[in-house]
Amino acid sequence: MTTNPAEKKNYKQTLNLPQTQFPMEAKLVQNEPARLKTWQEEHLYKRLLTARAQSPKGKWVLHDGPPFANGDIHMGHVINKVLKDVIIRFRTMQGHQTPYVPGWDCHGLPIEHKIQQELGPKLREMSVVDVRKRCFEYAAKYVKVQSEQFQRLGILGEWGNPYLTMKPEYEADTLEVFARFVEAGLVYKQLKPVPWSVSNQTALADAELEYQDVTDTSIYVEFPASGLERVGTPFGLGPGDNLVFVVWTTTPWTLPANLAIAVNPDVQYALVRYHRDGVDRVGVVAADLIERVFKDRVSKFETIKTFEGAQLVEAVYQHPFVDRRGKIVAADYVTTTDGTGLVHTAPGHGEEDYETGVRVGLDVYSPVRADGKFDDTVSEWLRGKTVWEANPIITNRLREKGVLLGEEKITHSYPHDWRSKKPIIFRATEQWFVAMNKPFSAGSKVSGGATLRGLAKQAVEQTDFVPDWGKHRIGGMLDSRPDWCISRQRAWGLPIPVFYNEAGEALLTPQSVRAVARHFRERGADSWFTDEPDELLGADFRYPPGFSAGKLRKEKDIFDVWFESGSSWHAVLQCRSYLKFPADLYLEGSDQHRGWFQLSLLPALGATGQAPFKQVLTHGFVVKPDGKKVSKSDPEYVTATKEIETHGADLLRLWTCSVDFEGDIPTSPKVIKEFGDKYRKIRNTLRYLLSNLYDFNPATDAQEIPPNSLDGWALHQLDALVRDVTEAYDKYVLHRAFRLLHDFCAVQISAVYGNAMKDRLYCEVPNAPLRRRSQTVMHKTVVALVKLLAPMLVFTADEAWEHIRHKPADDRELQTVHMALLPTASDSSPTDDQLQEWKLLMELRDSALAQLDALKKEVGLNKALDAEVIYQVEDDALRRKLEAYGVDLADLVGAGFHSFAEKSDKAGPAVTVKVVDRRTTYQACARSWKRRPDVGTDAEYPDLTARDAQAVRSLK
RNA sequence: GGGCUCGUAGCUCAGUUGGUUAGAGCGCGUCCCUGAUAAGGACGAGGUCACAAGUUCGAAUCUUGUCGGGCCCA
Repeated sequence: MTTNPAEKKNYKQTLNLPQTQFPMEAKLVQNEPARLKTWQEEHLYKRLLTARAQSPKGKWVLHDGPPFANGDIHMGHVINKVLKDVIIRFRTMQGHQTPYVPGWDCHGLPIEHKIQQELGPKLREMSVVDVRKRCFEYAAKYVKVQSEQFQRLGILGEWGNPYLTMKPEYEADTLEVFARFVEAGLVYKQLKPVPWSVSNQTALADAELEYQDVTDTSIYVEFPASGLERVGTPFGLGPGDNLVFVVWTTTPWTLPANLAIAVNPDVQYALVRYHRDGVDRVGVVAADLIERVFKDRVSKFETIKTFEGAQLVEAVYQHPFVDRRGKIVAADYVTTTDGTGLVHTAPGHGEEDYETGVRVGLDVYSPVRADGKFDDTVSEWLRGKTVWEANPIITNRLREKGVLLGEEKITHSYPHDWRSKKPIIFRATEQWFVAMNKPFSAGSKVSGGATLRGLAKQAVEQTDFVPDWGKHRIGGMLDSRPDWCISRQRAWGLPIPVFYNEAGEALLTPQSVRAVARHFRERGADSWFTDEPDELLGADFRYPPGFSAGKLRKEKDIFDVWFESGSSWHAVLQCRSYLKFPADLYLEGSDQHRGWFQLSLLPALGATGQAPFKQVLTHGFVVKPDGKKVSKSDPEYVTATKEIETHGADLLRLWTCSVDFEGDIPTSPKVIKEFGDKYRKIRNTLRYLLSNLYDFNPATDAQEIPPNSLDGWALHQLDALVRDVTEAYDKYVLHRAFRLLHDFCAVQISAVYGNAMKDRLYCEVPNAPLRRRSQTVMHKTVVALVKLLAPMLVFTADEAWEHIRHKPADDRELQTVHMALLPTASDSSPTDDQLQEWKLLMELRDSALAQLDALKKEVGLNKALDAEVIYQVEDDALRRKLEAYGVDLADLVGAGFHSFAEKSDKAGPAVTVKVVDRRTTYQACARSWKRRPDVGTDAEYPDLTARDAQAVRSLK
C-alpha cells in the first residue's frame, strides 16, 4: 500500500490542476488607477454612448443632483454617486443609452463665507465683482477636486463637460425659467421679516446666526378687550368687568407693530378675576399658566370660567398705546410652555407672526429702519429711538398706563450676528416670491386656472417614489409650504434681473428677463455689477411705458440658490439635446424631499406644466454603528477619501450596494474593513472558476448539459441567479442583488458545485466529456457572474473579464465587460419533477455530510474520500433516476465511492443515504485519493483506480 | 413640539394574505484538508423578533401606546 514518493509526485503532474493569472490578492489601491486611466484614454463613456446610439431600448437618463462645490467628498457623496453609477451601468447593460452629466452647485453662502474669512478686513475695499471672482475660483477649485474624487470611485459620466450653476449659459438658462414664471404671473414682491443685523445694516442668512444665551426683561401686558361679543357676554361679563387679554413678550420694542394676538384653538383658556393696583380686572390666559402668570403679581385671583381657544378667535382688543384695534387669531404653534398662551403677533418682526399675518390678511408692518431706529409712523415719543432704547421706554409707558401686569428677567437663547456678535432683530424687507396659490395667467405655458400647489400635488401623485412613502412626505410638505421666497441679500449668486424707475416701480417682464439672459449668456452674471441697465437690456430692448433707458436702477438681490439648482432640468436636460426631459430618475438623499426634488418640481411645473422626473429614489444617511448621528470628531467617522486610499473604490462600491439604503446606514472604518471578507469571497470564487477554464474553449469543447446531473442543477441555479439579480437591480433593491451574488458564490459555487467538481476537473483526462461538461457550466457561470457584478465591482469585473478566455460570440469584440449586455436566463425551465429530484439530492447531501461529521468524531474519519455513500432505495424507478447522476452521487459530498442497496426498512422516506468508513476496506488511489473497490484492478497501475489508470495511460 | 420614517442573532439581510421548534450569509468557536493554499470544506454556539397592552384558537407579522434612532421643520 505504500507509494513511492517520486511516483506520487509524478501522478500530480498528470493532473489538470487549476491555473490562472487572475491574482488572489486584488491590490485594488494600486491597480484601480491604472484601469481608470485606460478607460479614460479609450473614452469608455463616449464609446458606450456610441455603441448604444441605435439601441431599440432607447435612452434612459438619470439627472444628477448637484453637490455643493466645497471641500472633499464624504461618505454621503460616495453613497449617492455610487448608487447612481451602479443603476446607470445596469441600465446600460440592459441596452439603454445612458448619458450622464454630473453637475455642481457653485453659488451660495458657504463659499461666500469662506472667501470673506480669507479676505478679512480687505473685504470692505473690494468690489462685488472682485469678491465674486474669488468665489468663482474657489468653486472651480473644488469642482476639480471633487470631480477627480468621484472619478476615482469609478463613476462614469461626462466629466469633461459637467454642468456648473455659475457658467454663463447655465445662468442664462436659469433666467429663462424665471421668465416663464414671470409670464405665468406668479412672481411678486412683498415685505417679509428677515434676520437683520443692525450693526452691519444687512440681512442675514440663517447660517450667519449664532445663538447665545442672554438675559432680557420680559413683560406681561394687559390688552384691553374691545367689545364683549366673543368672550365677555357669553360668560356673563358686563362692561364694568374690565376684560383684558394678557400677553407676554421678551421684545417690548416690537409692541408698536402689534397687529394681532395668536391663540391655540385647541388649548384651554380661562377667565381669571383678579385685583391689581386698586382695580378689579378679568384676564384671559391659558388655563395651564394661571399660577405662573398671577402668583406673586396680584393679591388674589380666581378662575371663573374655562373654555377652548377657538372661542377667543375673532375677539377684538385695543392696542395699549397705539390708536388701533387688533383681532385674536388662531395659530397652532401657540403652546403653554411659557408666556400666557396668548402670543403678541407683529407680522413685520417674526417668522411665525409673518406667516400668521399672511394667512389672516394682516399688513406686514415694520416701523424700524435699516439702522435699527423707529421711523415716523410710530408715536412721537418713540420716533428716532433705537429698538434697544425703546425697550425700557415702552415698558415705562405701559406701567404709566396701568397695563403692565409684571416684569421678569429671563435667560434665553437669542440669535446674534456672527460677525459683530450683536443681537439681531427681525425686520421686514422687500423680498421676491413665487406664488403657490395664484392661478397661472392666460399667457403662460400652463392652462389658466391651475395653481402651482395644485399642479405639484397632482404631479407627485403621478410620480413613482422609491420608497413609496416619499410621496406622502413631499405631499405633506407641499400642503404646508408658504410661497417661495426666491430673493437673498448676498453677493455670490445669480442677480434677480429687475430694474426700478425713479418712482420705484419694477421693470420685470418676460422680455426684460430674456434680454438680460442674452446679455448674461455672452458676458456672464458678473456683468450685472459692471454694466449699465441699458447695456444689460440691449440696444433693441423696447421699454414699457414709464421706463426709459437712462433712468433705471438695478435690483441688488440675488436668487435663492435653490432656484438655480431647481432649474437644472431646463439648463441641462432640455438645453443639452442628447439628454431628455423629463428624466427617468432623480436619486438623492431623503433630505431632498424638501430641497432639490421639491424645488425642481416647482420650476418645472411653473415653466412647462410637467414634472421633471418620472421616478424619484431616495437614500438615507450615514450614522454610527449605534444608529446615532456621526460628527467628524467621532472615532466612527469615515473619511471617504482615506477609505478609498486604504481599501480601494471597489470595496466601497460593493459595501454601498450591500446595505439597505432606504433607511439609516450604520458605518464605521471597522465595518468597512471587515466587509473586505465579502469582497474576497467573491473574488476567490471568480478565480476558482477562471482557473479551471485554462484549457477550455466553448466553441470546440462545450457539452450538452443533461438536467439530471449536478451540472444541470448548477445551470439552473445560475438561471435563477440571473433572473433574480436582474429583477433586484431593476427595482433598485441593490442589497438584494448583492446578497444573491455573494451567497451564490459562497454556497452554490464554493461549497457545493465547485467542491464537487474537483475530482473530475483534476483527474479526468482533459478532454473527458464529464470534465468538459463541468467546464461548460463553469464558463457560462463565470461569464454571467462577471457581467452581473460589473455594475457594482467595476474594476474587479473588468479585470476578471480579461481573464476569461474564449468569450461567447456576442462578447468577443468587446474590450471590456462594461460594453456587454446582461446575461439572459435560459428560456426553458425545469419540470417540477426535476426540481423535486434536485431537492432530494441536496437533502441526501445534507444527511451524508452530517454522518461524515459524526464519523469524524467517532472514528477519526477525516477525509470524505475515505468514505463510501450507500444509497438505500425503495423502488427501482427511483434507483434508476438516481443512477443517472453517476459519479455525482459520490462527488457531491466528496466521497470516494458510492453504491446502491435495498432499503431494509420500508417506513420513512423512499431513499436514505448511509456513509461508511472504507479505510480498511478499499485501497486509496494514489492519484485521485479516492478509496474504491477498483483500485488495484489495473495491472499496469496497481495503485490507481481504473479511471485514473486509464487517464495516466492515455497521457503518456 | 409637528410631519415622514426606522428598530428581527455580533454584522448585513430574509421572513408571502397572522399558522408547526423565527431563516440565510458573514463573523465567532471547534475540527478537517493541504491538488482553489495569505485559499477551501464540515459541524456548532448565537435571537423574550426594542418594550407594553390589546385583537385572535394562534402575532415578528394587525391595533394602540411607550422607549430609542434618523431626516425635514418649528
